[in-house]
Amino acid sequence: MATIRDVARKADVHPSTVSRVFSGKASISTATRRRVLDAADSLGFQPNAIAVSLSTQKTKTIGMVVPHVFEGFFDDSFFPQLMRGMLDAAYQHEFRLIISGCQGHQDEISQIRQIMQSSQADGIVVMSSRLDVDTIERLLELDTPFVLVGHPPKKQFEAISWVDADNRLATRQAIEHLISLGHRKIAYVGGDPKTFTTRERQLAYEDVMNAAGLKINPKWIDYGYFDEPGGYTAVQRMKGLGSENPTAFYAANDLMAVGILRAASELGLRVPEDISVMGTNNSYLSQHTTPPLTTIQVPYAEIGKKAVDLLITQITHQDKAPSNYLEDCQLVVRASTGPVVQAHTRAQSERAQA
Amino acid sequence: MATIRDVARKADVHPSTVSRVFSGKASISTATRRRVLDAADSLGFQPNAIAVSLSTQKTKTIGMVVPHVFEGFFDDSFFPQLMRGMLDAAYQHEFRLIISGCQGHQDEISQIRQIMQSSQADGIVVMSSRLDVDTIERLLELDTPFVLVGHPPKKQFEAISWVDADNRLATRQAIEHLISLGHRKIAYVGGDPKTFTTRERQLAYEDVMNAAGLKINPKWIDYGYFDEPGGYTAVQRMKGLGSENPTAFYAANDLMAVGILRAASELGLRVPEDISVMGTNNSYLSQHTTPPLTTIQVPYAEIGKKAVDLLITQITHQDKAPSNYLEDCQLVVRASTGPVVQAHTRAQSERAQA
DNA sequence: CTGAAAGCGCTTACAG
DNA sequence: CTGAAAGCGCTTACAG
Repeated sequence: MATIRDVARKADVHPSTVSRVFSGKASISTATRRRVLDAADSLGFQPNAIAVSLSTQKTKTIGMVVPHVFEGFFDDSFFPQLMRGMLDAAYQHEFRLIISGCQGHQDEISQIRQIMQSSQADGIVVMSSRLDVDTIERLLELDTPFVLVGHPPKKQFEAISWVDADNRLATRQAIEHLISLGHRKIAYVGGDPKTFTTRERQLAYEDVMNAAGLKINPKWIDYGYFDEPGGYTAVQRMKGLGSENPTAFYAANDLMAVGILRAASELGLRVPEDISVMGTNNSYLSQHTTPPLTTIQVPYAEIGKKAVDLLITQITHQDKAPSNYLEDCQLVVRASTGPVVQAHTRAQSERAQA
Repeated sequence: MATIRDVARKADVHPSTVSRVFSGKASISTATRRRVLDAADSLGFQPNAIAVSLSTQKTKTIGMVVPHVFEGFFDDSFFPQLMRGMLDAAYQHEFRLIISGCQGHQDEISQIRQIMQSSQADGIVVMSSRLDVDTIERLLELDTPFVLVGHPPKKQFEAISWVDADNRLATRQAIEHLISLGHRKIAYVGGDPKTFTTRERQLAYEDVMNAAGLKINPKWIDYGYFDEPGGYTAVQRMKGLGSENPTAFYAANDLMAVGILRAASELGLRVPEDISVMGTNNSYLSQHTTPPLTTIQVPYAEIGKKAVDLLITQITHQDKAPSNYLEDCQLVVRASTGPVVQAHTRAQSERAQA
């Protein structure tokens, strides 16, 4: 590989001149520039990014740590869509992404430390599902730029940068949609109850129910940990409430909604005639279930893009104040939700069918 | 950030001794090692990876270029599963992945060049969908280690390393499954006819049909370019063949199979009673279509893992001969395929239903 | 506009 | 086992 010195020799200038031509931020006579560029061209010269990084203390690289041991992580649309947005933003700023695997939460922090302290990236996008107080404090200790994908757990951390979906608004839209269809007994199936997202959505659910003057049976609240069996089990646990049986289920992601559909089908409940089911994410999958899922479109690609944009401005203008973004979500109505059928009407129609 | 010099001062040794302690490949007295390690610990020292790379000419990083502008690329399970396998292998060897976006095929080559010539990676995994002669030649010109995900187009390139699914075997399994169910008129819906994969699968399709003594109507062969509308359109184009209408469709990915299901439903054809439909990939989606898709499991995670394993041994032992791997695929039988129904039987059953 | 020199933070052959 | 020095390929303040 040709170096700056080879080019200098060929163009008959000092190496520092070659450097100036390539760094772009110095005035060089047109004639010299031409000579240097020609020499570089004929040698196939390209500045060694590693040497530039060592010298400038900048890598033009964003770090990220991915829990490669969780297979389910790669089934959901979250990861690929986030990557798409991150790659898009990085590309526009001529940055690249450096990615490490990790075996779990402890290791995640340790990989982040390794990447940052060994100066392999100028900053890091953290998408841990466990953005707890402890995690944030360790990140702050590193004293390096980072942006969170998700919500920090406490008010006092509002001074750090993060990008999240507007979960409250999303859940609000979902529950209001169900209420507008006449549902009164609505179940909430969250993810991991320890995550901020799950708690926040639950609060929104309770708010909307209260605002509509609807009582919540505590049995209508359950957690499915974001996977298909979790949704399935939640329905199992809620059956047998008699007249308190929910007529609609809202799930915090599409996989759990798919589990709910399966459980409903096993119980002989028709969707949406007997119960309505909603998911969240508008994953590709949700278009192709039976029936297709009403869901909430969560703009993960935009979130990834904004996180990287934010991080890069933070890196390039160190004075930049941290900012927070809540991305709007959108209701996507498909066939899995419908008007509530009154108990006696339902009984009648069943008789008619028989 | 503490440097090797800070540690040396604190431990009262020469910087080169600190370096030796951390590089691990030199004999150091236990006492000295302790002193150095303690000093490093108290300073929070971690070797600067960039400086190490510049000095050793090794980055412990694998490059990869992703076409971030193709949205559909992120809907399929190919990318996330490949990433999972690559991260897994890289993690085990203590390597990281450096990823750049690209806007299309031309740009892909140019990004690969940039990463390699600027010494940001020790080697690269190339997963271009267009592994044509020209592309391969340009890669060879770079004179840097690479491994292909997919098949090189010509025999003369067998001397380079690649990992691919055994597409011939996969298609063979699919078509034989359909034949074993009694189908005789089987349609083949490939991806992009310019890709090697598509041509190879088509050959396998023709082989199996010939071996079974079945004639192929040229109208049964079409290309859906790997997306849902492509599958849908293929069915549209094949209708109206009268007694030559296919009774089974094999599609080269699940998305196209979903398009076929939609077209079938619109034409009032029941699956699998009237026609059988098969996909490829065993994507998460394929479990949840109506009916669930019979498909071929393609081990993308294993392919990604093997590609990185191969690349890393190539990087670490330069003498290593290039190798090729064909990964086995597996038939996954679900409800979208069934025994062929004879025309007169079908007519009878229709009459019976009316 | 251009050159000469010091420095970024490591590694490693050479001595001892 | 340890030190002193040169080098990896750049950048950039300092002169002129």
